[in-house]
Amino acid sequence: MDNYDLKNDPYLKILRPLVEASRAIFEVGDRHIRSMGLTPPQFSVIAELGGTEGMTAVELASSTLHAKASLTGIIDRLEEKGLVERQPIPGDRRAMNIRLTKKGEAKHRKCFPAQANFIRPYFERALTKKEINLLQDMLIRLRNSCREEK
Amino acid sequence: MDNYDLKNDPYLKILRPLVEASRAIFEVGDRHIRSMGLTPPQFSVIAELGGTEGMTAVELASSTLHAKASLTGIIDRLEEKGLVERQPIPGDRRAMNIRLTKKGEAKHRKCFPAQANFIRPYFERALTKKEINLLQDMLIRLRNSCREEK
DNA sequence: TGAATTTTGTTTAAATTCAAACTATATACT
DNA sequence: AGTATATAGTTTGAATTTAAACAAAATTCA
Repeated sequence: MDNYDLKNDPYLKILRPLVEASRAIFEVGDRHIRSMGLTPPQFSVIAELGGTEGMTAVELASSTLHAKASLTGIIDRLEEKGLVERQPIPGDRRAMNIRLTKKGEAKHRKCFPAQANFIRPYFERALTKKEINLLQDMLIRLRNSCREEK
Repeated sequence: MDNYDLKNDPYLKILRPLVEASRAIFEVGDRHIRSMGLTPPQFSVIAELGGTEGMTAVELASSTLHAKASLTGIIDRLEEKGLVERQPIPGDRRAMNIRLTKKGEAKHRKCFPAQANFIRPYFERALTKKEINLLQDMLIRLRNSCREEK
């Protein structure tokens, strides 16, 4: 089985479309985000914090899918821009509540819908709603498979 | 339409599963790659070069989906490890032919099948072959939609 | 031929990612 | 109480990513 053509393995061939689709979407979307003066990770933090009272770095890490070590720097830069603030949490002197400032909320109100509206057409013209659901279902199964024991 | 719940937009909801599925696969796969002494980008370069006579950085960039600016450093490090070499191309003094060394070929023969075999089960148990084809079709349409004019 | 344009690969600088180690604080357990 | 363990966030260092600028060489075209 040593010479089995791995590059044409029916299962592995899905890797490239998966990467290319993600890349393509984010290439288009990220350019739009940068044109609004944010980096993509900064945008995702603002998107998650919008409409909340804030959350800890650990919570933010799991909702934005960034490592908590990365968040330190991302939040630093958002803080420098005055979009986010770190507040002490009464009762736990380790944790911080990270939340949008007034300015950050304004940024969110402006940029989040803009980004969503910018991206949506790319999906709408590629897939029907029914297909979106199917796609979602398959992707979630794939994700779960990777998270389970081997 | 200002208060339309963007976070629940049926089209945009696909973004997270897409990212999570990619992440989950690469989280599992990347750990395995690192355990073989390569970084993920280094692995992808070796995977592409395997079985070829080499190619230019531009070709390698498009097949590995790395920016050519990134490739400079990735190839530098693979060269330091003795896995890859840069050869001048007769007839074009700008371009370089980047190819595996003997040692690089050995690395490829060992690591590429190992990685493929490691990853495959995660796909096999999540999706049927028919579903894989469906998934692939939808992902390609999504990719193409993002590459077309708006 | 010769100027304008394109292409190849490198360099730069800022931001991010990842893993690992580390500090401070909390919690659990004896 | 006192020790062991777990958690929150930061720091570190190496590698990568991105956009932008760049030098050298090739190509186009007037």
